[in-house]
Amino acid sequence: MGERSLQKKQFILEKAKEVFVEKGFRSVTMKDIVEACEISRGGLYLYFSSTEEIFLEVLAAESEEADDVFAENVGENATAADILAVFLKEQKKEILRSKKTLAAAAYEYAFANPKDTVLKKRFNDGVVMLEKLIKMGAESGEFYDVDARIAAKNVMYVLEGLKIASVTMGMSGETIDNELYMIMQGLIIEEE
Amino acid sequence: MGERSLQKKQFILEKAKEVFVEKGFRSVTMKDIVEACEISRGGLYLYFSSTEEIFLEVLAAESEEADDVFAENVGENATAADILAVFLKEQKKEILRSKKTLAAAAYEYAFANPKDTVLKKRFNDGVVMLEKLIKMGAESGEFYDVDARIAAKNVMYVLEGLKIASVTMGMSGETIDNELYMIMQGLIIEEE
Amino acid sequence: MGERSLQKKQFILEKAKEVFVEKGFRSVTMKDIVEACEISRGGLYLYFSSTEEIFLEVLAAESEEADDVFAENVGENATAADILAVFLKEQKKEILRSKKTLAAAAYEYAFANPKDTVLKKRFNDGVVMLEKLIKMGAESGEFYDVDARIAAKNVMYVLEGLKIASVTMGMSGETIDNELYMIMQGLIIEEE
Amino acid sequence: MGERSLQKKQFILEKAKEVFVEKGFRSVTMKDIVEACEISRGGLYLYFSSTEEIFLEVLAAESEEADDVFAENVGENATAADILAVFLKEQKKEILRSKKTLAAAAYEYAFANPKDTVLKKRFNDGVVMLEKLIKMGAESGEFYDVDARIAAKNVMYVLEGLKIASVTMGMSGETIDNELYMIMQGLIIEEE
DNA sequence: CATGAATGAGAGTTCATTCAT
DNA sequence: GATGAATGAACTCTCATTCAT
Repeated sequence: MGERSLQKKQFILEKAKEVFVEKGFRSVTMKDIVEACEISRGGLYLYFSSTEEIFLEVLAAESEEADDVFAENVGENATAADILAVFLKEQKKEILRSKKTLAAAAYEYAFANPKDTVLKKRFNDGVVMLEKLIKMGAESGEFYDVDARIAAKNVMYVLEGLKIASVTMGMSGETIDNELYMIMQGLIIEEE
Repeated sequence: MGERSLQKKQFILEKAKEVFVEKGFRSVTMKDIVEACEISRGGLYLYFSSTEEIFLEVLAAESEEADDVFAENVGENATAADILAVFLKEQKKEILRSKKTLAAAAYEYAFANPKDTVLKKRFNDGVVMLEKLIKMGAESGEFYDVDARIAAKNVMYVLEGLKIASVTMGMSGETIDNELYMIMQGLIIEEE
Repeated sequence: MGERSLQKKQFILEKAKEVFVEKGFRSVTMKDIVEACEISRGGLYLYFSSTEEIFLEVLAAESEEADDVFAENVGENATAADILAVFLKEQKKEILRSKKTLAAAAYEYAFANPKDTVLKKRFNDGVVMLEKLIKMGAESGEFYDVDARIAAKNVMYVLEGLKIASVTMGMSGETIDNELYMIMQGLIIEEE
Repeated sequence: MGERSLQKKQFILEKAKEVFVEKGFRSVTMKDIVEACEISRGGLYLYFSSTEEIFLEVLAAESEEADDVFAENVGENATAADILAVFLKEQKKEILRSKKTLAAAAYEYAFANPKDTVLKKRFNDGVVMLEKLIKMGAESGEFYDVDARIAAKNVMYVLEGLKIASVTMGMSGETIDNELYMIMQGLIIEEE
């Protein structure tokens, strides 16, 4: 595929993402995507051969973006507490945006493809990152000296709980703040 | 419908539950259920007119069962800590069984029916119950004196996180134990 | 079938007639009639085995009634002009009632059963009757001396036209009056 | 849809017309039309989405044709009597062809769709045309000086009567001639 | 006689996927 | 590369008809 078709592929992925955000994963048909892109049925098949294939690429593109955003917001001399704050703030944003997010589609995809490890990988990446952070914080005296792995997992589970709850039953900013405050309270040593 | 058909309705619900456990919610067709029950196409329509209708009845039956089990396991003179332990133990069981559970189907149903409040109701019921329990424990001096509502919600979010994580990426008993231990540690005052 | 079942048969025919009036012929199902009668599916089959069979009996009962009404309204010493007036008045009534009548259903039946001669018989009965009447009138000097058969047919065709027009596009009493007046004008010799 | 599909649409309409002529309106299924056209089930849905939609297009095409035929047969210097003769001749042809005509289907359609005014429009168009014609004839001294509207309606009702009678019970050319003769006799002043 | 649960054929409709242009 | 008409499989749903009770 030449450069021109790479553009088209990007275009399809963008439009497809809108469809997945709108309709989730399972109920999206090739027809939906064809219509969203205003291309021909056969045309779509030149680039992708199933909604699953498209979805996975959409998801991958999404992950990259998220990493970029995170990197942007972490300054050079950031402390562990700063980084944690940035991380949680990003999470809060995403949770609040859940109606405009791939979250529901991603869960649906995971249900339909129990063997696939995309979500697991994301989760583990989060755990690893937080584990490092917590160790960092402990060393610098900012955080309590807890089992970093277990604490990291706990944070991730709470976040998962908030995400799924947000998608399935909605959620207020205040509720999220309460939960994130509890997380920080459990990690950061408060100054007197 | 006479007695005979009530039995058949139960039978259909049982078989349908197996199908929902196996395939989730969205991908289940009336045909799937017809085949699982080994009845005729038209026969199923005598009892139910959509997979959604069937699913909601399966879910309702499920809830009743869960309540019964909980009631059975709470003795007369149980302390707040005892009841919390029973509750968390039941939750652990359910999380571990998640592959044989309606959890995934229920989430899929919620995605497909954002207006429906079945999951929300379940969640709120849990919050209310835990809130009472935490107040009880605080009064009896067993639990820390925290904001009961916020604490109850926190427990529920962690549990939601564990459930969805279990469904989408599997989970070991040990991991659950760690999380439940953290929950209990955050509530119960340890004796020295 | 004993007396009791004869009553039931009558009951079914009455209810079925309502259904045919309401829905025409083709779209009426055995289920519709079962529901209108509030009897069991199998029960209906004890008396009739198809909507067609039921419809034909409904139609036959209808014809008898119409004859009775006509006989009632024709006095002993009636002149030809009197009888014609009574006949046309009855026709007008029926045309105006067309929305509450079997007319549409009868036409639908005729379309679906081109071999059946029910409608033809009715038409011919009308022709024969009118023919006699016109001859009577001619002999008594009330009517013009025309070809009685042709004149009778003409009257019947106009009436058919009014009926079908009434069913398919509605019709005012005035319009009917105009037509009936033209019929009478064409037959009855006006006194100066 | 490009040019190629326009041809196919025409083809479907032609075949569908045969089906409607053969089976009427209500009993025609999408499957019937699919089979008559020898195309795939889904293929038909690319062009039409219900038998009703198809039928209405068939009917519309039919009307255009009829208008064309009428225009062709009316010469430049035609008198009112000439035009009336052409009109009645066309009507006779159509009535005689009734077994190969959409008439029955059109009536069935009208029964099934009481709100629809297709038949009414056709009837009114006829009335308007005849009204003009009768006025023309009266002015030129060819026709009697009657109430043109009432006379026009009368002609149309007789024609309706002939049509429905032809469809439901068959009709000979002679019978039609008698009726048409009576119509002409009622309008045209005979030379002595 | 009467019931109504059960069956299965058949109509409607939608899409993934292909293929001639 | 790109198109979009065409196909056919799969689902949904409704009834006529039967039959055990």
